[in-house]
Amino acid sequence: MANAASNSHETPGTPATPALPVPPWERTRRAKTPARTPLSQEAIVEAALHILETEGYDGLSMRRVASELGTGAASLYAHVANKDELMKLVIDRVFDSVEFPEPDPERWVEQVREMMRGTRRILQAHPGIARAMLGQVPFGPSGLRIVEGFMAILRAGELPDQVAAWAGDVVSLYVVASVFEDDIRFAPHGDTSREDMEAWAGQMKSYIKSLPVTTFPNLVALADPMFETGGPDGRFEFGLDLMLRGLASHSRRA
Amino acid sequence: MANAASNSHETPGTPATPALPVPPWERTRRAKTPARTPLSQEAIVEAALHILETEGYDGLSMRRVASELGTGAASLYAHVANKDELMKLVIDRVFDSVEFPEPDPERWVEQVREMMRGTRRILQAHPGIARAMLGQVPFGPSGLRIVEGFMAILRAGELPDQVAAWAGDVVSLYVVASVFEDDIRFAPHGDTSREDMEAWAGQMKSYIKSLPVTTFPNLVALADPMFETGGPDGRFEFGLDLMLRGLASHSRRA
DNA sequence: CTGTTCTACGAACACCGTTCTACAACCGAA
DNA sequence: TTCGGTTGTAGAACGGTGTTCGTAGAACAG
Repeated sequence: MANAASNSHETPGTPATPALPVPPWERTRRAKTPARTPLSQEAIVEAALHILETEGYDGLSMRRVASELGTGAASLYAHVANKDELMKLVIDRVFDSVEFPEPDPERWVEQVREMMRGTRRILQAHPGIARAMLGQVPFGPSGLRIVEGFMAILRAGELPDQVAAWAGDVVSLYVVASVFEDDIRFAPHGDTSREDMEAWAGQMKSYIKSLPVTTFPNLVALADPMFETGGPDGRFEFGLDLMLRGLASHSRRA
Repeated sequence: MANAASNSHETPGTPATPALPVPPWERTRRAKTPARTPLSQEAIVEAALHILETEGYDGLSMRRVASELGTGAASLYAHVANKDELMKLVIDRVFDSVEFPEPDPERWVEQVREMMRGTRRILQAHPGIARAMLGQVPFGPSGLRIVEGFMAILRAGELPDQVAAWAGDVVSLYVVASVFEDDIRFAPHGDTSREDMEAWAGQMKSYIKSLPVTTFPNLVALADPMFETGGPDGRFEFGLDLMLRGLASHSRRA
């Protein structure tokens, strides 16, 4: 993941003595422009992704990316139009690692389920990506690859074209929104430790239970299952299952 | 929706002539310290909501709210802890207008559908609210009222408690995310005119169709239904229906 | 060797949320 | 009526943001 800039094209015009130790009288000059990685778009995306992983969505700024690369913010704009475009590139970069299976008509529902689980896991591994992804049509190179794979599975399930087309959009919207919600709910809260989550759920639960029963009978009655997370993935799995049941009812199979 | 500030508690010390027209000789004094609305929390929320409606999510800043009220940003912090709290208040303010029916066990699915449609309409009428709402537990006074009403309907549908509890969360997440996506996709784009939407869909469609058929067979085949909006609400209705079908399959009724 | 062209990047612009601090207006007690 | 004390107001400032401007320098073409 790191160390991706040592080989490949040197700038064509440099004389053939790049490996020599830097002479002492040039030390100061060299030190001024450090590292000598000529600042490519790929390097910028990589740096942005690294910051996103380590410092979260709010930690990512153009200045922060620049400082990671040992330069100033203005320099980035030679390789990237603006922060929005950088985000799109980062998103597509993350999509590289999303995998999907060969469509199997017998198992299409399970295949969709697993694909969505995998997508969720990857989004969770890169906090903040989900936030940037909402409202973006994922039509970068990797995005297209994924949508194609998704559609293949849905069509293997013999869904009508209109259903398959909309389902791709709607189900992935659910996945992204779901991660985003968790993200934003616990990200400012510091680390997303399980304890914090449990504590938060406990607070909410007891608050609901303290409400007047006469005006909020159902709310009070459901306080427990509402914050019974059922493991951290219970709610997500439930919603996914809801959509898959609905989807299955559209299938022309069996 | 407006006109909600005329009655209720005056400041306790004022004399009993508040309804009299302002005498002419006081006009100038009145004009100097403008409007003489002593900057209440309610006024701040109202101003914020107004800005959100007219200038969108990005147009809303503390300074902007303050200038709307003819004051400086610092003054707001006497009535509101920070922007986050202001947002929560605005959200709950919007929730005031969400309506829901008396639960009818025979029609519970349709009731949920209509309630979600109504919620969507209200969120769409206040662009930016959806953006602020994601990741917030809607437990302000109005929020609680709505969740209670929602839960009442779900329980009328004889759903298991765990299902009802999760469904409330998951379905509203879908509604909010759905509005948010439209919002963010077309808000920077200027006005959300139907023409712009159609034009955008047309562009996307022809881009997809221009892809190599051998590597993206399904994508190319589904390009038409993918951007066949089926009216602007087609996709939303489809996703909602997906969840409702899944939900109905959990019901202990019939 | 001389333009010309492209990249780098410090400085600056116009914002943002928030806090500090001085100031004015009110209010109850003397 | 005067005197503290409390409270709401608001200008200035702090430390951030994305982005643009203009200059300095290196690399390439003629």
